[in-house]
Amino acid sequence: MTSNNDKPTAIMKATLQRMPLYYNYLIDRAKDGDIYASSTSIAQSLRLTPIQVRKDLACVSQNSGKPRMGFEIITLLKDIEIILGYNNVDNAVLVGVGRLGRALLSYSGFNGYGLNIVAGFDIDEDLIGIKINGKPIMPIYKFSQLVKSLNINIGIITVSSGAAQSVCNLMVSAGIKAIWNFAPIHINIPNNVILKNENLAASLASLSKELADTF
Amino acid sequence: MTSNNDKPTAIMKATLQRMPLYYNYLIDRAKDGDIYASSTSIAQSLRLTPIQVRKDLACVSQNSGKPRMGFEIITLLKDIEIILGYNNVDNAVLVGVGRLGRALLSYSGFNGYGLNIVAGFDIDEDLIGIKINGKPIMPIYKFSQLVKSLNINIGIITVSSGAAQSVCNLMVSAGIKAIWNFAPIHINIPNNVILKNENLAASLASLSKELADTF
DNA sequence: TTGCAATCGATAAACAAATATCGATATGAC
DNA sequence: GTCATATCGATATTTGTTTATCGATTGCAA
Repeated sequence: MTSNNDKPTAIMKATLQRMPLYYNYLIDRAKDGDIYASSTSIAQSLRLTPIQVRKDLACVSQNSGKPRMGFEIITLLKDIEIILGYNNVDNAVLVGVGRLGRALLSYSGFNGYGLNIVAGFDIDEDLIGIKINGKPIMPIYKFSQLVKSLNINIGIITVSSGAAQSVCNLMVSAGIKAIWNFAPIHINIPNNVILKNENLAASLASLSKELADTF
Repeated sequence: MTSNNDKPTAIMKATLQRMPLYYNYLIDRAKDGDIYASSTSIAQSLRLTPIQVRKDLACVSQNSGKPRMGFEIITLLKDIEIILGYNNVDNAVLVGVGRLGRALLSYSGFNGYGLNIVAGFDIDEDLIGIKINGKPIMPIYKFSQLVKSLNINIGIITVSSGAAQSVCNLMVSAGIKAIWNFAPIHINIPNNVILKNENLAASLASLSKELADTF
């Protein structure tokens, strides 16, 4: 322990996955003007159990909750932001300026998490030179140059499945260290690169399946 | 057990979450012309352990693998499709035809999973009457009518955060039973509705945090 | 034909995560 | 001031998940 009130650095994976749910709920409560939120009320709204919520929040909260009152919302939000890295600042680039690519470039919500997609890249010459949400669309051959000059570590793949692996290879060779991949195919990456697959169709399919299994 | 070789219906949640990874990898291998895939090769490519892979596949595979050879890819893919519900057919509607809404309406990849977004809804009168990827954009006041007439169970929320809860309420009152929510806020739903939150900014933030924690 | 190696499946053990219990604390009602 | 209630945190227990072990099977090389 490097500090008297530091929490262990290793938080349970399942707990970490629930943090965004707590975060959004607490933002909601703060907007309602509430000062405290109890594990009972949080659990009720998020369909969890108070025991679960208390355990999770104990992992991330630097302060104790108050018996009978609950946790101080503002303080807890700050603790969660630290755990989730929302105060870190990071830039990313995106390859594949189709509909999804444009949606992501246009989305201003990333800023609230300290993230900024600075440019998009595409092979379609008709797109080169335009700006989407103030972000320039550049040709693929300038990818490495920009990534290196701005020291960007995160790449987003929004090309079609057939092109995803080669885009990944381009990103890796340019020095990208973390890839957010939307193409629903398996991508090979070297060991020193982090890959997060985001398969929207599989997400919807899992909801459909859950619906089928429930009703 | 209703059948001699049925698997238990309850598959571990973690195993289920890894299924799309196996699925995409096996599709890749099938395209390469491979007949068998061993747990060792799958593990290597997906950064898992052979033990883990064998355990996972044992949960879903109706047939045994062959010692020294591995699992038969085509058969395994079929088993995984059943588990993931990829052969089921379902329709969905979407509310909020902004950039993200349009991206989802345009995406043809849903069809490969038996899913079809049949229409989009928006309050912007300039959008009413146009078609995106062959899907009509309709006014909000027609939402209930269409959902009920087509007996649609799945609704997708792609409106901004300020409007998400009321769109959710509209969906619930129209009889929607499962909601895929992209707005990064807490949404209240009744007990008989399934909610899947998809927070793209939080996803990117988690990748950024993982990158920061790694390097 | 034989032996070795690569893999499988079954089962046990270890670890991670969730739940339960209980004592403590603080607040609010009376 | 007292008591009841609602909640917290610590700790123990249970359940879920992962990993390890080992015997069996199969294919391939010699």
